Amino acid sequence: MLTERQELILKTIIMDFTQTHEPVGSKTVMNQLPVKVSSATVRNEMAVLEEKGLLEKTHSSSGRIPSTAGYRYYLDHLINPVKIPASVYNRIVYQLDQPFQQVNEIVQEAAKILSDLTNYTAFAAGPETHSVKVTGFRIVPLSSHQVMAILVTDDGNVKNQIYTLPHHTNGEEIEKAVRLINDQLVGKSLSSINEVLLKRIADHLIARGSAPEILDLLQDVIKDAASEQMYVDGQINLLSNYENDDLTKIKSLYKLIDQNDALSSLIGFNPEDELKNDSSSKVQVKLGSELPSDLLENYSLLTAQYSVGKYGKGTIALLGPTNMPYSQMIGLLEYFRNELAKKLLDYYGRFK
Amino acid sequence: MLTERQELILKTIIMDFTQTHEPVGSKTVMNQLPVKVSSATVRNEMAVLEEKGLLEKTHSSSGRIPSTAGYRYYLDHLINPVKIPASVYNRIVYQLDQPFQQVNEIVQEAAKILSDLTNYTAFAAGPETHSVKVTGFRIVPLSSHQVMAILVTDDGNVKNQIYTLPHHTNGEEIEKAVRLINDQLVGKSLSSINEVLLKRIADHLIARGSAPEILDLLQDVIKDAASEQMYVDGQINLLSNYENDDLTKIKSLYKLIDQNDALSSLIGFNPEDELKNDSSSKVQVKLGSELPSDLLENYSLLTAQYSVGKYGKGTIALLGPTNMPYSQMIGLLEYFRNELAKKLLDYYGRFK
DNA sequence: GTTAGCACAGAAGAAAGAAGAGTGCTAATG
DNA sequence: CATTAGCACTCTTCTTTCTTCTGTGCTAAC
Repeated sequence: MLTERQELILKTIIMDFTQTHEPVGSKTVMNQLPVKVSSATVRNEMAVLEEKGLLEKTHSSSGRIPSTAGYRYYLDHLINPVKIPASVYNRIVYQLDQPFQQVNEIVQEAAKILSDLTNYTAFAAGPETHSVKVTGFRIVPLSSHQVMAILVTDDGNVKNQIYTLPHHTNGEEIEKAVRLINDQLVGKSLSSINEVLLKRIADHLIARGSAPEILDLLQDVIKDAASEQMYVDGQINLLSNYENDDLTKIKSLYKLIDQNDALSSLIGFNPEDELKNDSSSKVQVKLGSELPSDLLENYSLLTAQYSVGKYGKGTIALLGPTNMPYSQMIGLLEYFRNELAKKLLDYYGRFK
Repeated sequence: MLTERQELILKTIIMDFTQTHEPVGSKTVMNQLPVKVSSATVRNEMAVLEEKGLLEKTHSSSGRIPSTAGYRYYLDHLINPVKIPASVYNRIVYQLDQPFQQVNEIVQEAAKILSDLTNYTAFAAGPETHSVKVTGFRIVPLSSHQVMAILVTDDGNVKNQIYTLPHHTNGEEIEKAVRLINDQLVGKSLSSINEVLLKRIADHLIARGSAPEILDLLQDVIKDAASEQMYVDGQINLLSNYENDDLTKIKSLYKLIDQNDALSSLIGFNPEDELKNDSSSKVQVKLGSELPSDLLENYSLLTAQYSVGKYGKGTIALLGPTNMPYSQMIGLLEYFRNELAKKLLDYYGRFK
């Protein structure tokens, strides 16, 4: 248990350290403290906080820096998000006000905006695709050997892929197959399309003498559409931590971040969190040691969910140094997710 | 004019320096020199070479490093490309042996392979699009408000874009317009599609009461298809020069490199070079000061053209530090461009 | 419980010295 | 006359030492 004054001191130290990135001394704390106490008193309290594992020293006679536990305590009990300044507000609104053609374009832009504003690495994933339904599957012949397979879903997203068919497949045959596939798939949600259903379609196709290769195309685009796409931006900002890390480490981090799957598991919906509280309202913070990879030791990950009504929930995230200014970043994320949700609702509204 | 021995010394210094990145002393040169001379003689010769501006010192009593002019002389007169080792050969062949669906996929992979092999930043542009002809333009309705415009060219590349049409446009109307556009465009080369032709199509469309908005879509995809796409990979490797440059400089470089247009002008076909010699056979090297941006002062750009028979010429390029091991890199590029050309010819062959 | 005062620890920076690599010059040599 | 051995000199780099400064912990007084 901490006394009120101890909490105040911890908070002051964290606020100062996340701004200056220098160990904070008792005198500095004294000056920033709203209560009037001497530096000696502050020193005594700091010793207590260190005893409890919330503060650390870089050497025996240095100022204090927060420990992981210190950050944790701060984040769980003391933080109050800072309201973002008007200039930032304007930039967000301005940058989201573009003629987007697809949901994913908006999500991608969201990651870009976030990383631009924060100078950290930003992530954005679109609303969950669980309930998204297929509105149509097309195969368009492009040339004698090439076709394009297109899958359209009711959230306005479009996935397409180009294929080279081995032997000259009959145009009518393709059309017949596509019609059959549409009969089976339109209106079905992406998550409900499983192997059983695909097998049934395959049987149908074979029964009617259609080319079963088409099923491969179908499977590919469905897989593409169903996989939660995570957009990343601002990888370059990982460099700001270059002093701590060496080049090989930064390169490994880049690779880690470019693997979509590694990330999704990192950021993706954590079922536990989901249950603990109706989380979508809180920005979650994971600190270095709480993250799955050793590479992320000195980093910290903020994730926030945004809710687009019946279109499901999406996630935005920020990866920055452990000593980032949390109150500002959380304030930004809380604000930003609402704007993003608004924009997406607005977008979906056009299809009504 | 340099004597044979001076050339030998210059070459030795450059070979050594591009390996170790340390100034080279007279004793080191002596040991590596095939002729037997004393270090004092080497020192005398080095003084001459410095006099001529081909060598430099980092301080009054250090070993020598090549000057830009020194590199230039080496590249123009002394270099002999090194044959690449079998392991590299195998990696190239292996990585190019994938089921690509489009020319651009191959080109993109080429950039990736090059940067992987060299640990530098690599660029690749596909064969020139000047002579590429339109084989078809499609508009596929996706949903009540969305359409996809597709442009197919006879090199097997496909460009597509999604649009949200403002008011519900009639399906038949679209088909009519598309048919008309195809009548005008199929068989035309991309470079021949100019404003005059587009204006004529617009007039036709209006005359027949078709929606002129479709022209916008058409223009967009044509612009997309006609612009020479340059693929970049290995930007992260710019970091290796981090010691010299500071973070802001690296960030600026990133931005520079991500601008397609800035790059194209950097790397794109230089008409002069084109005339000077039937260049396509030589790897061109541009050294720091010869490059258009101050940011690239300590870098050097190798460009090589590859020829895919009647399908035109493409370009691959490498951006690395000025002190890179040129003979190896040029050897690699010379080899790689042939493999790439082979692969592309192979690909085109499938459409015969 | 709080505070002033003071001795002490460690970092950071400046100054000074030592070692090493490499040069340029001179004088000797075939 | 080109080549070479020899040597003084220059500059970098690495240590070492000294100084300054920030900030702590402890003690004693309020």
